[in-house]
Amino acid sequence: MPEVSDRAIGRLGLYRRLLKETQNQGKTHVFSHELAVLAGCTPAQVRRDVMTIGCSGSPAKGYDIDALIRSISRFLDPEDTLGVALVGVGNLGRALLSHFVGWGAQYSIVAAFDNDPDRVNRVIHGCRCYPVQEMPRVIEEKDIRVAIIAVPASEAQSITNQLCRAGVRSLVNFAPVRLWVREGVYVENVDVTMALERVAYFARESISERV
Amino acid sequence: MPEVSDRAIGRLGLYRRLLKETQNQGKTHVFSHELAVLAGCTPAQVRRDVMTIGCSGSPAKGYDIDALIRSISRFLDPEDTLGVALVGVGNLGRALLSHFVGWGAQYSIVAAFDNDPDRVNRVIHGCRCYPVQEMPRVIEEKDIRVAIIAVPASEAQSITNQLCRAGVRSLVNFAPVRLWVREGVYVENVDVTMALERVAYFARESISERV
DNA sequence: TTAACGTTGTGAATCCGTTCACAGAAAGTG
DNA sequence: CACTTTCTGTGAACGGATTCACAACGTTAA
Repeated sequence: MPEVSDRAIGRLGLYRRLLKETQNQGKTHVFSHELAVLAGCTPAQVRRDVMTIGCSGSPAKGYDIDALIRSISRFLDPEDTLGVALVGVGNLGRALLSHFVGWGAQYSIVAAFDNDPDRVNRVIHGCRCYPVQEMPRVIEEKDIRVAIIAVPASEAQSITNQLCRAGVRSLVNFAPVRLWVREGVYVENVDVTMALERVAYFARESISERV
Repeated sequence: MPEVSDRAIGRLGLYRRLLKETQNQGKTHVFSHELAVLAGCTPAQVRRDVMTIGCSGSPAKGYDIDALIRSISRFLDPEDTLGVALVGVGNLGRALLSHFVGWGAQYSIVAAFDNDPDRVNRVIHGCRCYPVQEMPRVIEEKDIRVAIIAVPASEAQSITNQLCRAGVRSLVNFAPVRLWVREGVYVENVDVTMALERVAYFARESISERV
């Protein structure tokens, strides 16, 4: 099992999405430079990434799309289906639910949590919403390892603590705060506020595209 | 004007938010190591970032919070108010609107665009929603430089082209695709799908926290 | 006044992701 | 079959962000 950076993990997922799209257009092979323009990176980067997951192509035809998708999936996807919990069913939470509904069997949001009486015990976008106090029980019962935090900043740390205690291994955090987690828990911060501040800064006259 | 990386820009915004919070707790000074734990980075990182914007502290008391906030604001914020457009008023778009409503005078979403007749010409979370075809006119009239793209992936590129043509300088892109923009336009991709894939990968047994 | 302490400011070292550059290989061509 | 072309695979070079490490300094205490 090679050691791969989180940046590379992200790109591999992107490649897979782009490859599926390309496949739908009837193509069976791609060259690194073709995938590179789709992904917005360099051909060398593509080749390096593909190499690290132990997949190889032919100098004449490029990479076999089907084989590459299978390699990426074998590398990225967990063996069994991965249950995901969503905490916070406000505007953002509902948007995420609708975004991930029918996302395929590999990952799916199998439980939502909130405290608002109007939301609790209802089914929203096909997902049952439980009260937060039942979180430990439900997470254990459904063997949930991943959680998405979409609660206000003020509640995020407390929710995180409960999630970690219940055995969650990694988190996507949408609250604009940095969470404290014990060693071994992976946190991916999606900070919309930061994104806007950055974009505002670079709106002045600036250059170039970034991930 | 020092040249600062986009990573540093993001951190500076984060520092500012954390500093305001700290200030509300009655403190007037912070040490680099205090801010570092709040921001989830190292003290050296904090000192370096603060240095690059030309602000200094005292070895005995640390940094004066008020002065630091003012320095960061002077560095990050545009001189005049910055108008932001939101394109796509679906679930995600509405979540973003409610997130940024009353965000302060510095940045604010001054126009929303959509094609759905149920949304067009209505005021949603205090923001007027225009039909997409009026985008060029409204963007020019309101001198909008920044846009948030919250439309389906299939429409994102076409919207981007129209925005760039209308003079938008930088974008936050929520659609799970890479956008092509002409040199000089800054794109910040917020790829929720990628975030989830990454988190799913690191749920296996992995280590450490990342931005 | 002097010494001890803990922090800032910053040149230098480090680390890690990215890119370069080229050998090796497969297909096409005459 | 030899020769050209164009790509892959990859060790090495590169670059830039991060961290180290320490001199300089303000404060406090004796």
